[in-house]
Amino acid sequence: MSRNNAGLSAERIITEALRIIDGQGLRRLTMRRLGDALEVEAMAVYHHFPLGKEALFDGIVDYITDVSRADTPLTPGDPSSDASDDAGADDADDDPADDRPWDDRLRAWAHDYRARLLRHSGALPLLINRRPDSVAALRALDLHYAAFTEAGLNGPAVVRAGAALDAYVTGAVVHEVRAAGLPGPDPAAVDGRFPHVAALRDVGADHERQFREGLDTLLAGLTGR
Amino acid sequence: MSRNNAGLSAERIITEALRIIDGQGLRRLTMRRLGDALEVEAMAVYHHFPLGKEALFDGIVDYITDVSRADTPLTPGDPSSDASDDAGADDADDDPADDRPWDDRLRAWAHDYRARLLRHSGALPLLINRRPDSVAALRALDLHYAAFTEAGLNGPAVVRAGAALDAYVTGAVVHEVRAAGLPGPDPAAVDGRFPHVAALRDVGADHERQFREGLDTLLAGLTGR
DNA sequence: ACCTGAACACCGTTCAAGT
DNA sequence: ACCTGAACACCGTTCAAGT
Repeated sequence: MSRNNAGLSAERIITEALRIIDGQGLRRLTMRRLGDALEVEAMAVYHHFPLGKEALFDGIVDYITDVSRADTPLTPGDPSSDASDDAGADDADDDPADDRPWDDRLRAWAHDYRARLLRHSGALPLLINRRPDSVAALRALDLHYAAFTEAGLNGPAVVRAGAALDAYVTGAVVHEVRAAGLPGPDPAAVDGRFPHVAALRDVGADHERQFREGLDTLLAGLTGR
Repeated sequence: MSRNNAGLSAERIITEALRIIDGQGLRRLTMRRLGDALEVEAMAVYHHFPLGKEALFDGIVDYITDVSRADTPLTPGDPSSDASDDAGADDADDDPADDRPWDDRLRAWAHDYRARLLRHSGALPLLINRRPDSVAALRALDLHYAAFTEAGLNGPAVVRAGAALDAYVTGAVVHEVRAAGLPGPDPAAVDGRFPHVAALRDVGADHERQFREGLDTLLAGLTGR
C-alpha cells in the first residue's frame, strides 16, 4: 500500500469539512482534524486548496449555495473510507429547462435553499461575509431575475425583488436558528420587566408554515397584487 | 506608577474589541492584540471575562443589540489612554415611556438596529449563533410585542410579526453587506451563461431607500391592510 | 502530481505569583 | 481585587523532502 495518492479531492474535502461543521461546530473544524477525518496528513489539504483555510471556506459556501448539487445530510453511521462516491460531483441535471411558472420556480428555490442553510446552520457565519459572486450564486441570481422578469417587472424592480427574496430566506433562517435555543426552561430574565414577552412565552412557532406563508406574501407584494 | 489597576472594565474591553473588529476584521481580534490595544497584558482580560473569549463575544453582541446604549463609531484619530469616559455605560434614558404611535416606534427601532449592524458588520458572524435571550434582546422583543399588540394583533400573530420584523432587518443587512463587495469591475464570470444578471448588472441599489420601503410594506402586511 | 514530516509564529487558556 | 509572566496544548501555514 502506497501512503501517497490517498484519493483526495476538493469535493471529498468539502464534504468531510461539512460533516465536521454539522457534527461538532465550525470552531472545531481544524486543518489537523480535517486531515484526521480524511485519514491523511493535514498538510495534504493544501495541495487542493493552495490558498488555505479561507479558500476552503469559499468552497464550503459554494457547495451549500449550489442548489443544483445533491446535498449530503449528516450520516449517523459512517461507511467511511470505502470511497464509493468517486465519480460524483458535477452532475447538475444540465438544465432541464424548467417549464414551471415563475412563482413555482422561485418557491422551489427558496425551499431548497432554506433547507440547505438549516441543515448546515453551523456554516452560516461563513456565508455572511463572502461575496455572492460564485458560479452557483450567479446561477441562482439569474434564475431569480428571469422569473421576476417573466412576472412582468422591469429593470430596477427586478433587482429589488431579487434582493428582497435573498434577504427574506437568509433572514428567516438566521432568525430560526437563533430562536432554536430558546424554547428551554426560561430566557433567564423574564421577571416583571418584560410583560409582553412573558405573556406570549409559550406560543409555539411553526417555522416551516410561517416561512411558506411569508414567502407567498412577499412574492405577491413584489409583483403587483 | 503602579503597573496594576489599569482601569480596565468590561465596557472598555468591549469598546476596544469592537474597534479592532471594525478596523481590522473579526479574525484579527485576538486576546493578545486586545491586550495591546488596552495597554495591558492579554491575560488581564480574563479577570473581567472569566469564561474567556466566548463570553467576550456575548458581551459584544449584547452591546450591539442594545439600542438604548450610545454607539461608538470607528474613530480615525484616537485620543487613546486618557480615559475621560470612566463613569459612562448604563445610562439608558431610563425609559422615557415612548408615546409615539406603534408603527413609529417600530420604525425607529428598525432603523437604529440596522445602523448598528451595518456599523459593526464585521461582528455579524457572532450574532448568528448566539441566542437572543440577553436583557437587551428581551427589551427589544418586548417593545415589538407591545407595539404589535397595540396595532390590534392577537397572540400568535404578535409572535409571528415579531419574528418577521427581526428576520427582515437581519436579512436586509446581511444581503447589503454581502452585496457590498460586488459593484467592482466584474463578478468574474458574467459571460454568456447568465444573461439576466449581465443585463441588470449596472442597476444601482439604494439600500437605505429600499430598506425603508420594504419596512413599510412589511408593517402594512403584518397588521391587516 | 500528490502527500509527508518537521518547523515557525501565533493562538486561547491555566496557574502561580505579585501588589 | 486586579494585573503580570511563564507555561501548555493547539492552531494555520511554509518548506524541503519523499514517492
